[in-house]
Amino acid sequence: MSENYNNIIETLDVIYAASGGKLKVFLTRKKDDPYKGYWILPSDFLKNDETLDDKAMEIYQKTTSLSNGKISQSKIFSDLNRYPDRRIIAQSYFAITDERLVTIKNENEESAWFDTDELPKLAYDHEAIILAVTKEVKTKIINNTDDILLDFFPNDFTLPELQKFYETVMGKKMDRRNFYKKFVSQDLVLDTGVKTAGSSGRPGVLYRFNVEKMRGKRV
Amino acid sequence: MSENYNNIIETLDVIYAASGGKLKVFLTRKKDDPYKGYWILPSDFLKNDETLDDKAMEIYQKTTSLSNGKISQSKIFSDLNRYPDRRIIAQSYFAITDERLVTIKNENEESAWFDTDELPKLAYDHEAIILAVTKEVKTKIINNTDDILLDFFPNDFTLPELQKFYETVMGKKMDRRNFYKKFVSQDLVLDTGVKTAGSSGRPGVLYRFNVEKMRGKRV
DNA sequence: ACAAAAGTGTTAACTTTACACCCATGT
DNA sequence: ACATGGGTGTAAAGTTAACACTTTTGT
Repeated sequence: MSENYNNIIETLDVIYAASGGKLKVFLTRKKDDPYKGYWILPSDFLKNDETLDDKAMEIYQKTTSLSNGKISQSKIFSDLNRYPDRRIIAQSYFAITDERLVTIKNENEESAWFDTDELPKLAYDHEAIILAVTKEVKTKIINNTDDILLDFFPNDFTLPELQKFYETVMGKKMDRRNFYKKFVSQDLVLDTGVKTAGSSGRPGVLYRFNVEKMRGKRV
Repeated sequence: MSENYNNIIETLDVIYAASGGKLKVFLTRKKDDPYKGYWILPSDFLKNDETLDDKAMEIYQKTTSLSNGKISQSKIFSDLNRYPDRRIIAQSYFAITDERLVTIKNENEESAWFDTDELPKLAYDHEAIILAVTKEVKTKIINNTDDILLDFFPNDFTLPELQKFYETVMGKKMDRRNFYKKFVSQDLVLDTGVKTAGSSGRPGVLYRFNVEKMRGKRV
């Protein structure tokens, strides 16, 4: 096959977390030109003896220092002018984790979580990539496709926190009493008995998802 | 960049139609070895100056002889042993059309619609590809993501036909009266006044989707 | 007449929506 | 005491679920 058919592919990971009711994404800061100081998604080029899924998992593990996690394919970007020299195809993946599990190591590189509604200056077309992947992830959240809510909230949370997250994702306010009723009366959440403390105002009750009831549940 | 980073990519189209309450897929028969006589998805290799979306649309138009249509990215397949010689990455797309609009031309190649529940012998990993893409499409149907139902039923249909389609996709039977009520009482469908004829049994009423009401509607 | 497929109504359970005041903590 | 944020009830409307018989056509 002629060399016209040789394509360069990079794999990109968009790593999400639900934190403080926000949908956040993990980015690192580019250390050298071009786009020095701009933020980028963790990525790597694909060799022709590697699978994309393996590569995406490798990037995820390297970025988060977590050994386990689920990654899912998202969109592919093949515009001819993504990069200046020659076309490089980007295959995006998304992963979901708990912000508290990721230790940010500032040795060689700077990295941080950003609210998806307040992204910093991003290199290349990474902003467009994040927007596209985020749109897809939001659709999955709204339909709870693949039980994605359990990935976002594997541990304890307060109902106000969950509600803020929903409001962020759906882009609209909801009534607190109705929100509580929906989750509590349908037994979708379990009361852990623990209360939050430290912040101003009345403490909240910590819940956790009732995995049995949530699995396959369209919320 | 070393030649280890040269990847071959093929674009595959999984073309769907809702017909007689079934979810069908369009396949062509392979004319030469290997896998002579087996069925395959329409596909083509990607040159490094072509975008995947353009290539997928080109395949769609060539296959269906339709000039317009919507194609959507689905999964990517990058297993190292998809093909015997070297790894070829497959990017799948799906398209939805009306079976009646596609004229099957039997000049050079044989092609046909197949029920996704009764697939013929397929070449390479095309069966696995169809299964994976179909799973994704079914999830979209159940949630009406991207108003996919309007793509499947752009024209008239009977409620029994729509119900059979749902039953196929969800894998369970539904109550006819409740099904009617859901669509009629919520004004999701409009009575065209026309009745079907020709088949045995009582004629059905032809409906069409109320596009305004269906847009964004989670059914 | 019979077979095949489509049409139709009612009730109970459940879910959603709309709406406003009180409670527990930190300062 | 007051500011902050969390917790809670009720009634009406809408949706879903469970249930069987009748109607229209073709043969």
